[in-house]
Amino acid sequence: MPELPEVETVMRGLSAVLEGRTIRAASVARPDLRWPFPAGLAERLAGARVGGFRRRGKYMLMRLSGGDSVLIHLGMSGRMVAQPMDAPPRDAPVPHEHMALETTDGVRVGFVDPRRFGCVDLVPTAAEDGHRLLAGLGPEPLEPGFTPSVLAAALRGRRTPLKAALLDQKVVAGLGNIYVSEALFRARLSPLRAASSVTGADAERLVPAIRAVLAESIEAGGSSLRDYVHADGGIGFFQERFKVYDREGLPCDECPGPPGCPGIQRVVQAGRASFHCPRLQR
DNA sequence: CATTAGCCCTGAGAGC
DNA sequence: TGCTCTCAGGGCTAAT
Repeated sequence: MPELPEVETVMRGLSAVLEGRTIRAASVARPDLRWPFPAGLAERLAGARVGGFRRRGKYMLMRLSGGDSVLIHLGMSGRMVAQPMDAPPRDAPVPHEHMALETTDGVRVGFVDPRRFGCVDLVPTAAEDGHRLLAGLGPEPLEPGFTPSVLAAALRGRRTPLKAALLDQKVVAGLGNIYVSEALFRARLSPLRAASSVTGADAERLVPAIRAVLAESIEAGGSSLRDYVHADGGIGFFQERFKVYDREGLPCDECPGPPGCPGIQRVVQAGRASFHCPRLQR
């Protein structure tokens, strides 16, 4: 589900209610999600003070006093639900809530993930980037190290379609199916192109397009389609600004007319839907 | 090494 | 209304 802007937004929401607070208690409701929960997770959380948060690609890291960081991935359907503990009591357990913690100042945060594609792990804070799930990630698209030449180098020699290459977290960290389509539209590049053909001026357009679409989405609170909500239950609004994603057959609003846009096309690449304007994107 | 297919799950929506 | 089918924002692993 969540791509970089959604993870960033959730993380900011968690930071607001957890940073500097002390965890009074934690509970784990099942042994595993994608992988087993780390041994002693609830015990390691209990009593710890929450330091800062950090995002790496689609992963969140919550630093604890004591030297551990909690690594969280929301998978496709994961959400973090923060509520005051004096909220009206529920008459039934929250469905698919697999983990929860409570702070000493009365906030309860649950990790809810129906599809269970998410994961939670512990990693020493001093060695976060060495974790097996983070070690291979490509550059952060919103940081200065993500430059046209870095991107072109990552795409060099790859005969796979550009769309599939940008979904590869080793090329750039944090893009998913929505934002790849949207960034390619902004850069006027076809998702069908060979990745290796993106050099020079194409890469010079693609990097700022990726940056802009991610930054604008964060600004809008992310995109709320099926499952995604903020930690406080609020929703994002960037879906209202999609130019191509899930708009098959509709005209794009940037083709010059008349006659205007021939219609946004949906194609399946590597098992995932891609959306593009065949006239503007080459 | 690069690339693809299969798979892990549940739920929402479409079509009948 | 209720059934069945398809698809969904991800990413690992095994096979090619």
